[in-house]
Amino acid sequence: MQPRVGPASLAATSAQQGTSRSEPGGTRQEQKERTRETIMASALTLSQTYGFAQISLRQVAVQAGVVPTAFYRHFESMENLGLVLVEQSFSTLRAMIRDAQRNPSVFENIINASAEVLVEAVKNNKAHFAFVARERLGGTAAIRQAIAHELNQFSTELAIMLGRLPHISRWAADDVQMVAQLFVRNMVSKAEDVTEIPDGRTDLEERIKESARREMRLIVIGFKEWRS
Amino acid sequence: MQPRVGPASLAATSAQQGTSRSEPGGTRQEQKERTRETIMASALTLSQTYGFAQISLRQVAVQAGVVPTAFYRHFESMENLGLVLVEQSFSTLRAMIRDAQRNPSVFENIINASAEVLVEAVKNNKAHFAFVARERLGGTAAIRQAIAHELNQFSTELAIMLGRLPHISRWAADDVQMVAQLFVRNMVSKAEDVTEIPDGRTDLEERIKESARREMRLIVIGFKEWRS
DNA sequence: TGTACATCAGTGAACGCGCGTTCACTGATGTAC
DNA sequence: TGTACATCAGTGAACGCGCGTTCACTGATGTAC
Repeated sequence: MQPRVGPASLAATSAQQGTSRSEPGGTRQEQKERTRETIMASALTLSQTYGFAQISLRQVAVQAGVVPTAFYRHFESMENLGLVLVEQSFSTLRAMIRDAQRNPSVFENIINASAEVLVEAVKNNKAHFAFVARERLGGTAAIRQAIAHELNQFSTELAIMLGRLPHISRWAADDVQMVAQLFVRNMVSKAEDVTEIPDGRTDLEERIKESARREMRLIVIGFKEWRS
Repeated sequence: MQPRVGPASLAATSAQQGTSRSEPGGTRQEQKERTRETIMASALTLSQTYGFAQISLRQVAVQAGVVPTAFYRHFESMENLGLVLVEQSFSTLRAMIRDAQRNPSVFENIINASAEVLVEAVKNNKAHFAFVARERLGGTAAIRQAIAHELNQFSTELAIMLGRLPHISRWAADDVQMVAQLFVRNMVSKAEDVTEIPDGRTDLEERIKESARREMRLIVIGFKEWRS
């Protein structure tokens, strides 16, 4: 037995997990972090097929190439791991939004930019978005609550962002909040669609992007018209 | 042992299941049907707390006041029971839509009528709607597929209904389909909201109804404006 | 640089438990005469 | 109406299995001198 020379990542590769880079070295701390990430990736992979609530601690451990008891060196329980995955999924999304905001062209056409960012984000992080979509209503109470909290926060952030736009800055705060909520709901719904399309069907991605644009335009136009 | 004098329904009552009416008599067929319904109601009740995918055949049997093996006299497997529950949930909804269509005032104000029917339907069948909301993305592949199919069918039916309205009859068929899809998505989303509110909070129900109305109006107005 | 000891990520045996499913059964209901 | 037999919804014992969790352990990495 050589428990130190990356047993987790090596075994994970042989169990076609493929996510960890199977590099052997590093400090004890680095190796531990790598195993932790392998466990998280394994849970994400398995939950795509069966749903997070259906997978067992033992299945995750096997997929990560680690003995079941080793799981406890990294997470308190499966529920705890689930909450960490929620956090990770949203921090990925938030990073993309932050990047997008630095690009001034976003302010010229918030609708096209949103559609673009959304579809790209989902494409590059399918597993995370599929996880959120499935567990938002299908997960345990604690996980559903964590996701609801993240979505509320996200919609508040979006409202602030929208409020800075020239056309919208004169709107009432309530109205901006409502538009932000509709946008977030639209995004969640489109994210669900994107996670369901097979790889390589860029035509379908384009159609979803187009209909996300359409519906956001619809919301903004309908809102202006209705209030005027 | 008296396996015949309604053991299922009596035991169910003592296990505070409460759905079956504990009437003992009837033909063998009637008694079997009653047990079947008790099992379905038990599964629905349990799935509200834990999610359908998480509950076991044995838990359902206990809740229904029946021995685990008796389950097989009524359903092939839990998956099979799940599909029957999907069917039941949507047939409830379709019945309400059919009734609503008989009322001519629906055609005068489709938006208010839809909001009303939706919230009433969800209120009276919370368990069914919560089941659909949870399992739509969180369930097994077969159940997700069955729900997607029912929702598509429902949106087609709604498109036909909308197409008969005076204002909309001149629209292109594609546009009517898209509005119907947006309405259905809005309904699913509002149904999720309604299933989450505690009993007796009629004020919250009113608010959801109001925002369903608002959003449907938004869709129709935005659509007209955009196309003109 | 070399040695002796501490740390701790990962191991593997063992546990009790609830699971889905099988099977032969029981006895009230249903039917034929 | 009464009797003899058939049906079949529900029973209960038994099975092998994967589960989460406990525990004492191992041995490579890390640290103090």
